[in-house]
Amino acid sequence: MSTVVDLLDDLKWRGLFAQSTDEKALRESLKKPITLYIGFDPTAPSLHVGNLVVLLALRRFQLAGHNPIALVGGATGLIGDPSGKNEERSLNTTDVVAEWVGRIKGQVSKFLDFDAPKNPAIVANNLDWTSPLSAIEFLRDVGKHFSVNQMLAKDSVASRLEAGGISYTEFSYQVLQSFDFLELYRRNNCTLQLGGSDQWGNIVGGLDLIRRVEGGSGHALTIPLLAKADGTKFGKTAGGSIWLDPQMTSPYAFFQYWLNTDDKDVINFLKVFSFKSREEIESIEKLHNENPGAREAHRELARELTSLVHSVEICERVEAAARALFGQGELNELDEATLSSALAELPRTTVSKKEEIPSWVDLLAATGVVDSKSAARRIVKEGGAYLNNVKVTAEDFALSKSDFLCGKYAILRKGKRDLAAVELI
RNA sequence: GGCGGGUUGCCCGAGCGGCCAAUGGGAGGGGACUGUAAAUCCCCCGGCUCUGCCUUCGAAGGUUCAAAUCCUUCACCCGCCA
Repeated sequence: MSTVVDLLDDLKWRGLFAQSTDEKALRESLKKPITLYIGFDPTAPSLHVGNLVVLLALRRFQLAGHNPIALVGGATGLIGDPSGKNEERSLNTTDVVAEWVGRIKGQVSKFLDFDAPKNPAIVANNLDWTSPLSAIEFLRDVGKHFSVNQMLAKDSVASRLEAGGISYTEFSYQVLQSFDFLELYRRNNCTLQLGGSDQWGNIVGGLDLIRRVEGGSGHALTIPLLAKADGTKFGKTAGGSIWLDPQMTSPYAFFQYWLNTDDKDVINFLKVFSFKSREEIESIEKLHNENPGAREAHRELARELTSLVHSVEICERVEAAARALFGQGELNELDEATLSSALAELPRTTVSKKEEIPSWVDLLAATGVVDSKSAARRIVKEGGAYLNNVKVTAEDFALSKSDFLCGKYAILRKGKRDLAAVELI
């Protein structure tokens, strides 16, 4: 916020610039506020951290004074984008997609400012302009402008033809996305589309359509797919994707995900996800390089994102929980209030005082820290199961009432950092 | 339309009547070392009422004491010829 930084230069520095149409012309057009959009197809009930890369880029544009449109693909989500996919996708029902559209609209809204006096954000749904269109109108008014030769040449299609085929439905996807750009151009004078680098073909298709139909021009800007130092896919863990929805990925797990970032990636991630200035990030980088073990950079990353995606209050809560549970202190020194609020962030199971306490292995499985009882036995045998930070290797171990801290809670741990709670009620 | 090849556990890929829950690699998990990191080394990796039992090798039937392995039909993929 301190000095005025050129938006494109900043994006480049952050590694958020893959490719654009005529960069000089784009740079020139960005001198005045423009309208730009990004599309999100509802392929799941929630966005995940991968989507955050482009969503936050849109936010960067708004902060720089431009007019952002978040497009939720109520129509395109019914079709399926072949980009980056080597297999035909199965279609979701209209009900399901409609519900996902609603949820994603809500999520997207948290990252944009709808009350900005000069450049308020807009959320749009492409179903609004595609559903009134008849098949005949679509083919005559839109389809006529597309050359099948060019469509076939697109990477997304060509690779699929190579890999075994593509349905007419997915083949048509690019036409729909191009039409979206045209409609937003007409309705909102939207002249720039942002997207992941796999969207290049689809975006440029829209520009072609705008030129043919309206004689207008616009720009495309793509963002590299985020790569991790070890080559694995960003945003995935053993348990699956890291979602923005707190029901699907708890804020605690969300915070932990960022905190556990590979040292080699953490500065890069700060650049991509954080709204800190270049100066701030560079000074964090210095700290990090001097003493990576302190994990200051990790903490900054986890804090900023958890606060942004969930809230400052929630972030403070989960951080406090992590501090209590991973701290140097003894667990049985924690007072009940601290313990109870820390454990509230963990996966948990309850045991009635009236019933017999389930076996050690059963409890591990019941909390979900392990997938099955077999897995629980294995973990116990391998010395990876801990009760209140104490390793328990006896398979037939049985908890007694005295194992419950403050008479109420037992903390189960698998490995170094997978925690769960058992509450005695 | 004809002929041939394929479909195996999360992924890739061996197996081609019993010794197969199924070789190997990757991913994943645990331990040691550290920093709730990485690299490295060791171990594990279908489920359960766990010295045994149950369910898995595209789907459904069949042959056999016994099938992932043989036969039949179906579905999908990949080649070659029309």
